[in-house]
Amino acid sequence: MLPRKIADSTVRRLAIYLRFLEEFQRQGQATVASDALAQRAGTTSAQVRKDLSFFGSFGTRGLGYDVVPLADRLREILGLGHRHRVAIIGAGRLAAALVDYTGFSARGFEIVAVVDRDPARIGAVLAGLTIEDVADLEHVVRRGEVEIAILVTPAGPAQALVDRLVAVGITAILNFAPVQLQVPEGVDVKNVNLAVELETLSYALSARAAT
Amino acid sequence: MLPRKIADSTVRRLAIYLRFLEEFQRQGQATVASDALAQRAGTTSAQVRKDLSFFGSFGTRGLGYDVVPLADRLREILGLGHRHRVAIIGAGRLAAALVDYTGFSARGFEIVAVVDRDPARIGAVLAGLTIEDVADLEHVVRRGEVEIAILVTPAGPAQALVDRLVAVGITAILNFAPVQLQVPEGVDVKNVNLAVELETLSYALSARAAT
DNA sequence: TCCTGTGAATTAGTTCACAGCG
DNA sequence: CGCTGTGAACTAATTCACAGGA
Repeated sequence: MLPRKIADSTVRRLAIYLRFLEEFQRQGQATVASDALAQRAGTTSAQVRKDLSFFGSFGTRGLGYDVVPLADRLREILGLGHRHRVAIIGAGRLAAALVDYTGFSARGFEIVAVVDRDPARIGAVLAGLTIEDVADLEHVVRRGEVEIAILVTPAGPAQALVDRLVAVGITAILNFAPVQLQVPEGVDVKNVNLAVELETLSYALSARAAT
Repeated sequence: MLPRKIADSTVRRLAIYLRFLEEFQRQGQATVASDALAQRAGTTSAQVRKDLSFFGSFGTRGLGYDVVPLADRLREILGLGHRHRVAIIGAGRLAAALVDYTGFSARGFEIVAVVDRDPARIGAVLAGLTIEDVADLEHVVRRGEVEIAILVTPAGPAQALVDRLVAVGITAILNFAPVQLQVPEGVDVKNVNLAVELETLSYALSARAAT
């Protein structure tokens, strides 16, 4: 069904294409050419066609792609056919932003639990969810049938928390802590580091200034 | 001074190396081998040496790198020698999280202004900053001598805001809006899309399940 | 004609492997 | 020795270019 090994960059682009396909759909467009999709997504038409070709051929020569079936197929490829249950580990400001980020629920990610270590936070309510004690992490994950964990803690406790998450069966982690997490084969980690993003912009600024 | 064209992936790793060099420094380590740095950063020693080699040779054969001078040099390369003044466009939850994210100020990024369109938010105080009217964007940028803008608005108004930012001289933008921004030559945009990150995890989950 | 699908060519990025210096 | 610095080899990713179907 799914081909051997797909590059991360390809998967990211598929998610982006899907977003614009849904926009085309809302606008009542029935078909779209690789070129139109490429312009929206900031890439080239050849790239779009190549990305899609890894999964089959969905287009009509001379015409383009049917918007609705292609969007359906991309959702299937990306595993968005069912809602994913997500837990947030750490209940700081970033967690608060994530909990009520509408972009997640709109795309099928449902946040079912938030845990923290700080007794001052435990018991408080965040967007309808009561913050629970991280001591009960295993129970919370099992009860919530959580598939994906979002780690928004300081660097210090991150690895120990990941070890517990892995032990209780989590295989997908979005990590905001600035550490390289060690996980066994079969567990996926995506790192997001906002300071690093700003530092690459800082580099770009000074590289330009030096020219 | 700076070499021709450095890959984005290399710049990101330099920022990560710097983080661990600072940790080594705090621990009183005087020197560090490429191998130790590589382990922390989740890469290989050859990659570390290659990344550094683009900018010169800083190491001592048989010994490794002197922690403090290498950290200094990386800060210089990354343009972190002076503090960068940052404005946040959009004052939602994510903006609130960013404003008091200590990781930014710790690395020399100072948030000097927050603007929003919503009259209900304008005038409110966020981590010591009064939220200003986006109508005054140009004035705010000039007054604050802002170098970097962080865009945390919905997709709709994003492009128009970027046009105004570019017109008033901004050349570095961190974009959280799910659109591909059009900017002229000489302006850098880094996109962060949290939904896309989760979707790549969703893909990984279903790709594994299909095996 | 228009636009897809895809091998081939190209370019970019990573890893290897070893000479050379402390 | 131990570990850096770096050309060369390799692998991955992107772009080209065109045959072929609607």
